[in-house]
Amino acid sequence: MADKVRLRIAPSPTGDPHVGTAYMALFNKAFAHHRGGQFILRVEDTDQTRYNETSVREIIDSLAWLGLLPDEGPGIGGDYGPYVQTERRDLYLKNANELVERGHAYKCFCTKERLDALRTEQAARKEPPRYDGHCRYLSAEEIASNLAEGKTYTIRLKVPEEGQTTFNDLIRGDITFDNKELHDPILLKSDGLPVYHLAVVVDDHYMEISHVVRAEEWISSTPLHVMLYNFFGWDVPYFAHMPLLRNSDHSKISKRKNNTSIKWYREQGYLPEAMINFLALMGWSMPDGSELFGYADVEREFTFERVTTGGPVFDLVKLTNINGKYIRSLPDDELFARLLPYLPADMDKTRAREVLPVLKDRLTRLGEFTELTGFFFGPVPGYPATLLVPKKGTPESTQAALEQTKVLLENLPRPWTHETWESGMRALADQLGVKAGD
RNA sequence: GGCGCGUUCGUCUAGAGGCCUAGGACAUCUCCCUUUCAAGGAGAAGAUCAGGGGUUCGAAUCCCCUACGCGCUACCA
Repeated sequence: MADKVRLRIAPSPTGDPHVGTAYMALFNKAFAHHRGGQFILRVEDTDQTRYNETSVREIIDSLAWLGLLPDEGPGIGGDYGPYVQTERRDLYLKNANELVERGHAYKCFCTKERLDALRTEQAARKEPPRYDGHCRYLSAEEIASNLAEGKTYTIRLKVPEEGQTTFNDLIRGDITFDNKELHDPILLKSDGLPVYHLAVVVDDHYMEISHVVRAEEWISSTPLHVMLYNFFGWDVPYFAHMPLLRNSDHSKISKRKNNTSIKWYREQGYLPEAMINFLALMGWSMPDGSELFGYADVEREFTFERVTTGGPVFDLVKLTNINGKYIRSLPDDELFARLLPYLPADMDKTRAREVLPVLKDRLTRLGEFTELTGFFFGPVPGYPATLLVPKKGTPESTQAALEQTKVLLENLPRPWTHETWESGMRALADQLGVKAGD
């Protein structure tokens, strides 16, 4: 408790900002702040082949939109920078070399071709793919001559052949792996950049991260990280592996089967507070069982004891329901302010504001407003018959109803409210002779 | 294949040995409100707590096995 609490998210900037990142950001920030600590953003861009420049900006924008801005990070500042891994390469190199000097790692001169061949060979023999340790026991002379020849090399961890590694997961309890499952993983690539596993451990140590809270998919590599901490002689942080968000078929949430981009939700007009509320409900619950709550509540109440272990299915229908509740809870003026960015530039904003109270109860996403209110703004062919049109009307009767609605609208007392609208609709129905259920 | 993690209504979950003939929410259905559509209110249906063994006076809750699902198994993260 006396120790400082520092948590981080470490997304890689390889595409649109991902809901999984928002999900992790939520709990990392909430826990960090719950304990009076810091929440850090670090960009894991060591995979240069997948690097995407605008991505970093978009991640930060998305976090800002959700109210999950970090206390430290690229472009934000902090005393533990740089917060982008490619700017920290010397640090990884230095530490990797140190591991080699201390005999916990070694230079591997195997070419990619050899490794590929090895893998196919193993596959052919139905053996599990694993490094065969070819360079693990090279003599000093062999290493020297390889270097003299200018051969490039990677640095691999020299994993103990015996023993087990156990770590405690704040959500799942003790987890144990046999060391021999690890097969000398590469730590430093031949381009001098670290592999994720080296980078996280080094960065988390130098950034003084106290709790590593990340997705379940990292459980398998945690023993490797623990081993690294031990070889470096560093304190091992607490670990907590959150359940993985799932598609409806229970596979790991993916672009193909879900909208994984935070940008998409924003464009559709999901409110950030609805996103937070929904995400918080995935794998966690409030102690009092309430289901409508905000970030402040999560921050106040979050504990790992209340995190569930099963992977929750990301249900857009439920999100939409929650979103509707938040929309309805907003005062009209505020709702309108939020709505503005979603309206077409040429839309009559005064009219839109006038119409808003009527639409409020029907709005499920801000982005829906335009299509739902088309007929308020003029002849809109093909608008959906959601508001006042009989379900079973013919195209002609629908059109007629619309025309008369417009006349009626202008005669309704202003400002329009839900009530004036309802009574107006009743009057209109009378006028048209429309029966309930028609 | 190997290793690991998981498994309560369709979905999100409550539940930490007796309060559980398993509670809530979303979705579904019915009714009320309403001469539209929603919103709101009230109900209904929906889970032999994955299956099987234990432990115990008593198990959704503890232990073991099996099944199934998922994840990892890259010079990706």
